[in-house]
Amino acid sequence: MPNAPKIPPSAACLAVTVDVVALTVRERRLTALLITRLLPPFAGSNALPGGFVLRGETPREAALRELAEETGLAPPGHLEQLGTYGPLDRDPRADVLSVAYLLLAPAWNTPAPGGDSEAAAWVDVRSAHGLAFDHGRILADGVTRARAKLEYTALALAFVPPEFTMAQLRSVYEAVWDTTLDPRNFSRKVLGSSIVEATGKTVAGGTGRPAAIYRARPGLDPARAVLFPPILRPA
Amino acid sequence: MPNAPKIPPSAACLAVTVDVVALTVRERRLTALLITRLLPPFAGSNALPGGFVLRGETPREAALRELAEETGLAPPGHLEQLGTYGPLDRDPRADVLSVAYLLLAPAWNTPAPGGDSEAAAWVDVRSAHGLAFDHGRILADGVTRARAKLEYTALALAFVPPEFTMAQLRSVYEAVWDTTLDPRNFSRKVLGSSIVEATGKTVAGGTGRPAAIYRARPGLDPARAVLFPPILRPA
DNA sequence: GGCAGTGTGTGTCAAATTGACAGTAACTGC
DNA sequence: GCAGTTACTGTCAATTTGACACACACTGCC
Repeated sequence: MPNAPKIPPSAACLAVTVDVVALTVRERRLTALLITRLLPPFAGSNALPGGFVLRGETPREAALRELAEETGLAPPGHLEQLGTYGPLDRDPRADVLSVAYLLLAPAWNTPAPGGDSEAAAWVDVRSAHGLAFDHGRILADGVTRARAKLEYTALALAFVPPEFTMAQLRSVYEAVWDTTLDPRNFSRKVLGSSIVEATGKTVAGGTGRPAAIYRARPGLDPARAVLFPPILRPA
Repeated sequence: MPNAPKIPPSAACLAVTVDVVALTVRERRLTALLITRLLPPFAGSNALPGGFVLRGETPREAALRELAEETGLAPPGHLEQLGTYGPLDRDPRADVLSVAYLLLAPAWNTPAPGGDSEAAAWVDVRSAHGLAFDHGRILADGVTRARAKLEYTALALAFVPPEFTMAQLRSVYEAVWDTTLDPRNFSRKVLGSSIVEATGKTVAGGTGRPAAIYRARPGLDPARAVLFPPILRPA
């Protein structure tokens, strides 16, 4: 211990958890990764993946570790902090502070079903009810954040694989905003904002004319790239 | 203690602080409230107001309490969470998790100078350097957040008193974005977005034609009201 | 092979919005 | 009265938006 001043004795000493709102677009629906709790409290309820922050660990590291534990994979996509909740009246065991994270990722392998750990599954955000703790509110906050960020950043790119078609990118907006967009105007807008570039390739095998394949501009960080002018949701 | 499961023993137990980025527009400059630390660590350095979260307290309550202690006033304006920092490598005393808050408020009474507590003063954000801990980064994050939120929400209203002139509201945008805006186009845009209404009163005594006085639309929450179409910063 | 079906890439066009600025109104101070 | 200053009104071209018509390129089915 250092020589100088210590932490004041009236300061709280809190257990800290992380909770992750992991969002993906699957089959044109915005879905969240939920686990079913095996242990109390809230055994049997659905909940956000997450767990306690261990000693010597940052909340971000804990979020990545818990995601890897519960899905068996290092998660792809974009991870950002969503907010901090608690510590009062949210966990019956004790006062627990929870740092929530938001993961936006391309549809990735369905989490290993069952096993001896807690089962994780993708659930349409519109049918996610009755979550444990205050996870319903956290999930709602995450969805709200994602909806807003699509407008003025290039974060939609975090939802698609490195190479994608205009229709894939458009389906991200349509799923997250739960709306429909005109394909031709959408294309004009995206191509005009210089966040993507054509690869020259086209998809084969689908119905209709083969779609051109695009990729994000090299060196572009989807989280920081500002979309100007923004793509605004219809009123 | 309840009967069922406890917190796992490997979980960290962390001291939690709050730090507040309090922003105000004073004399057409965006300024932040900073204190000068009297005690180590970082004695003599400038820092954000804040302190430890006490037992039985939420971080938000702690932020309001610390602001009241350090300025002698219940702060006006809008308080929102900014993010959570740490707990590693930021406080030499121990691992400390810090929840940062962002306060956007009308220019309010200069904090009581000196006294026996730590002196607080408003400092132009552009000349705030060498802050204690990681407060420089937190302040920068707060300013970035404020800049972005002015575009698509009515949060500029949090910076002005309940009744204000168009020039006052415009000076908020100009100070936060560090730019100049055309008064006539600004007026057209704000009046067209139905977030303010005329009081019918005008200011007296100034130079030039008296300005009309406006107020926020009744029942409008500046933090939630979406500005549509947004007021975008000039490129 | 021809033809419907489907989704993709052009282009067009009116309506709305933006950015820039002329001109007028209303006050203060001399 | 007049200059100086700031606030409000209106105009106008350039840009952007939202909504389509239409041509293109493939699949699947006769």
